[in-house]
Amino acid sequence: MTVTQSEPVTSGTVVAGLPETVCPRPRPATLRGCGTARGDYPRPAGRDRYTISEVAQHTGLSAHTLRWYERIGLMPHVDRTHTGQRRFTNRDLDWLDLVGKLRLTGMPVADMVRYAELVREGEGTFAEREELLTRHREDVRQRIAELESTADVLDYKIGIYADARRASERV
Amino acid sequence: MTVTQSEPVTSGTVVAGLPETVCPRPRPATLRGCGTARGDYPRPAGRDRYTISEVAQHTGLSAHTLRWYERIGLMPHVDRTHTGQRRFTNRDLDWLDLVGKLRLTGMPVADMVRYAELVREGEGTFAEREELLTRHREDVRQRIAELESTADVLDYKIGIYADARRASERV
DNA sequence: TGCTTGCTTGGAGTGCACTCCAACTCTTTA
DNA sequence: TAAAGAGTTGGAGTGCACTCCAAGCAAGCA
Repeated sequence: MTVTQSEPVTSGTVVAGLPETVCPRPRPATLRGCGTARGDYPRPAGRDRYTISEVAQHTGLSAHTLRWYERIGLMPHVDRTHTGQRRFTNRDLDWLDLVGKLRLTGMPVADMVRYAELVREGEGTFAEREELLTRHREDVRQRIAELESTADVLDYKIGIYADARRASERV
Repeated sequence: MTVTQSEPVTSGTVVAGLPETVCPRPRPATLRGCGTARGDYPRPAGRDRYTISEVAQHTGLSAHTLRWYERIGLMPHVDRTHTGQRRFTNRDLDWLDLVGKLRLTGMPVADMVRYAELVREGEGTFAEREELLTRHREDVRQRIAELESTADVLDYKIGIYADARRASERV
């Protein structure tokens, strides 16, 4: 993982053509970590330029997914070296942390892209951002309630099986 | 929605195992049933034979999905009329309640099918059922923790936007 | 008898969120 | 200079959980 520390920052404006896949209806609660191991490696102090594979290590996302995130507009503009390779900053890692959180809560990618757009558009979109997050917060609250009620059902059934097991063990 | 009330009640093969009854306590509004309006219609008293569309109403699942559930082995044996139409029982509705709960928690359909198999196989599978549910219960516990930590992040960011809004309103 | 409604089937299609591929460039190491 | 290795792209493929379709059957009604 050698890192080229100083490079001319030729930021060519690459505007990813949004496919804008709008999700009109609420989603099923299908989540789970999607196979990849969760990263959470500590960030090296004093560093502010990371290759795609370093970021993949950090975040637990694959390099494929990071490129895909950029393509669909889910990343703020990512810096490039003069040869066109991506160099992610600490700010990008912060953003990916947030995205990871939102993803864990089942926010559709389309909504996250919308939020990213609002962030790119600047301070004028604070109100809409607050609204979007508030709406999602309410979703999360509801999901927690759902999960807790299901946990009760599970406890109830597990209890029945455990009782049956203990009864048979006592024989 | 005409209901054929009296039919030859050829309810064969009572599935061995526990009464698959759920709901140790009233559940908090489990809204958002995948696009269709969530059912939760009260069950008519004294009825024990429902058409597929009635069950769809009840559960919020589509008739398509109910047929698909049966095809992949997620339903216990469903009764048929002499002309081959499905007639679901209250026991089936109980089962679908449980399946709905598990689905809301993101249990993969394959795992639910496995559980259904175990139920069909009878009392000898109590231990494995207990294990499966216990494992899933741990998953749910973890998901709740994830959601709560994300909720904290959301509160933090919402707070920032709200502060900005209040500051601009004060001007 | 024809029309409508509701059900049946196997198989194909959809949407989401990745995930991979082929063909290529650039940099580093031997 | 050659090879290895990490990066680039557009586009195709994957897995899950549905979702729909066409074609047909059965019952009720005008």
